[in-house]
Amino acid sequence: MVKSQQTGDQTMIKKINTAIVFDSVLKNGPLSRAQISERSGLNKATVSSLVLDLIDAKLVEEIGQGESNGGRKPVMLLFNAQAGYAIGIDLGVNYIRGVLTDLLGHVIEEREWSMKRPDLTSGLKQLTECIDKLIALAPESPYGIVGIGIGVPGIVDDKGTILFAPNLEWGRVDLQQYVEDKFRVPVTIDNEANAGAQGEQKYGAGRGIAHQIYVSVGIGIGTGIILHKELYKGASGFSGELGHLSIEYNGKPCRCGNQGCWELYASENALLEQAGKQGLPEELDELIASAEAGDERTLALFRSIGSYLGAGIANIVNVFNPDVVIIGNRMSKASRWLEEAVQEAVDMRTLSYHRERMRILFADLQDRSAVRGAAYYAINTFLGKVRNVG
Amino acid sequence: MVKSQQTGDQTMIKKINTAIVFDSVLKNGPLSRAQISERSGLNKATVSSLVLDLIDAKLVEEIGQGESNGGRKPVMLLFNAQAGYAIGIDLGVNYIRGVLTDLLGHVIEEREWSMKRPDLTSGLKQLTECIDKLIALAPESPYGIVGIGIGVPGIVDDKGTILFAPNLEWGRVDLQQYVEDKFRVPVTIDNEANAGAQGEQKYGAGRGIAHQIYVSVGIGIGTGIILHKELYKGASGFSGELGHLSIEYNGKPCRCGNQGCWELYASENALLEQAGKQGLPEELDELIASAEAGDERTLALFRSIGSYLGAGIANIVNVFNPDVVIIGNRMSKASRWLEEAVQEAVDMRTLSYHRERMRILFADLQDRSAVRGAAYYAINTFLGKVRNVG
DNA sequence: GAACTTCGTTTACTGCCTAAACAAACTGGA
DNA sequence: TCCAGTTTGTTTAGGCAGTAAACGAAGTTC
Repeated sequence: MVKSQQTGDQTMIKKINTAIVFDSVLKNGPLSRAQISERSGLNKATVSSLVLDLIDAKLVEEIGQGESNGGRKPVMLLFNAQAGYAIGIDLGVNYIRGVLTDLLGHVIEEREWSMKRPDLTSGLKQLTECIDKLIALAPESPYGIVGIGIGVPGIVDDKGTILFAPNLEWGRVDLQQYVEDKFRVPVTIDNEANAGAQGEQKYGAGRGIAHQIYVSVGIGIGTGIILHKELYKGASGFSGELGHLSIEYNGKPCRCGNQGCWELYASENALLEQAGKQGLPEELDELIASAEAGDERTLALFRSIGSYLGAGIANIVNVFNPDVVIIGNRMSKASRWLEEAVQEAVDMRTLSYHRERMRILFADLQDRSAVRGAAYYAINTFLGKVRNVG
Repeated sequence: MVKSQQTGDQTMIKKINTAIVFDSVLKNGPLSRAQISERSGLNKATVSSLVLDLIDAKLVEEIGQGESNGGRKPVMLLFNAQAGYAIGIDLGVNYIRGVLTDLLGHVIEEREWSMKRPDLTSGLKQLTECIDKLIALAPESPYGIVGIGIGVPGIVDDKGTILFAPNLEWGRVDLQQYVEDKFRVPVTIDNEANAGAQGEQKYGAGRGIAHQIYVSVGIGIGTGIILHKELYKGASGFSGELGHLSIEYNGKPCRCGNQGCWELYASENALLEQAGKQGLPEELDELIASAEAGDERTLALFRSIGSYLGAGIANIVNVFNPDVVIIGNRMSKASRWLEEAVQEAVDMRTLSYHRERMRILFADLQDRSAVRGAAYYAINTFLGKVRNVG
């Protein structure tokens, strides 16, 4: 019979304590064995022994002596961020962006390609070519490429299969399996908004914040929900369809079946559609230029979209009571002209209890939230495994 | 320096394994030591030793021999549900309902009192009197009254302070501290909807289901969100104000500051208000009687409210992608006339991916969801402590 | 340069789990 | 009725991880 649960034994203790030591070094920079012992409560002897294992595994390095505190100089330990490299991909509708990062998520190389023919076969071909190019750029290292993370514009299930990608016009694709077969490393596939949420959580505006909602405002509206510092996925593995939260009971019909969906009023598409009706340019960059020039009609349009954006965000705030809401993706470029209207709508529409703590931010990483988040998936998978082997 | 985290040592192993053994017995009814060993993967010797501790602590009992499987007869072990008793209170606007339960949550005694003068001082006085009466009903037991759980109609922070209880017209009350000082046992205070969600999760329609949303439809609409089998509370400890999710961008103004709040269209209040406008009786029970008699106008009114209820639920489904949505509290009495319209609205307004798994249910425990849930808080606090002392 | 600190390792020991042996209790077939 | 085979639960010997305390090495301070 298979063990029905994880029981406590010596191996488990060692894993737990190894993880504690490892995470200390990872998060709190150069530390001596003595400092780790004091911080963690573990005995000095224990720390020494575990550190030895981590050094053997090339995950931690001695980087020389530190300052003395009135006695023998400590030997400082640092996480070896170059023990391996991760690849992050943001698969857009008409572009592929890729990064090569070290194990701390620092970008080593970044590339962007335009997507020539976005049909399935040539799309996949181009994707693997791009990954090949990034792999070729990786320096020599003990663990090599530790994994690949990919953010895609569509709904992905928990096995890494794209179920539905309306703007790519791809059908059901088991992308994780496909890429794993090609490259023989762990692959994580997730929705672009979830990847973006992770990116901002780890490297951007959401660092250190427990409850964060990332709103990706592009062609549609996608969302990544982080609760207790972890990505929340619903029962079937794909929640966060907040773009289809209805804000008008008898509103415009949406292709999803609902009426009055938020993304029909507050996305880039909605903006451009309104612009068209009013005889304004139907291009985001041109509208931004026009706003910059002070055109009153453009400014009013941005304010109106901002109000709708704020109305949806207010709903999100009343539901999740998050610490921050981060607005990302293409629309974050127009933050200057949206900010005020968004804030005003949120202030008006949320309960005062929520408002006190909550802040609205725009993405720190701009259009790189998703690639960075995708790379983080790969790093996290690797480090999770390491912690359980250590 | 205080230990910054839980490190792994022998004590921890023992706690973990004791919890495994204890939970096995708790959840899987009478079990022999041999069966526990096989299920858990723990060695027979280990199980024997841990069971001894649990028997010494009066938490587990030997209930005699079981059926032989061709060898020595096993000694069956059972959780001692009478090792202590818990008290659950549902503090309503004009009533106090209380239960005394054993440690499995079985109701031993149940009482209901009408709330005579709901001002703060006499309200608290009556509350303590009611608790006193329930305590007097508890049989002799090793642990006595292990705790008190109270569900209240208002917003409660994580320290058990009522911040805002509009219908009680109480101000800020540190209820947890007050009751703990009186009775010297652990006290848990939570919102009525959260308590109801817990009640249905443990003893009602949501048993064994990971992601459950409980919608308490009464004077207003409150919600309790259970994700991964645990109550989700947002950043500040009070989320779930889904009653104030807006479903109309330019809808009726709400006292919360927002416009078009769901509870303005789908609560009992909304029902009665509409009934009044149409010259129908302004009492839920009378409307139900009228619906039972087949009155077409009443049926249409229920259908209309059901549609609004469904529209809000559809939003919830698109956001959380839960396994079930449970409609509880007073409006669940009218389930027969709401059900169809709710289901229809949800079917129309949700993404097909979500719809496949998701079911809409009405509360199993009817108006007892909250008391039962409140009692569960007390039980859970006690068992949590037990598991860590083992 | 002597006394005091601090760092990290070595040594002796404790506690918990495990495998294996074992005694007790039961079944079933000859 | 008796004995071989099974199952249960305890006892015994051993391994492994963490701890405390002692210790040597390396610094600092006056």
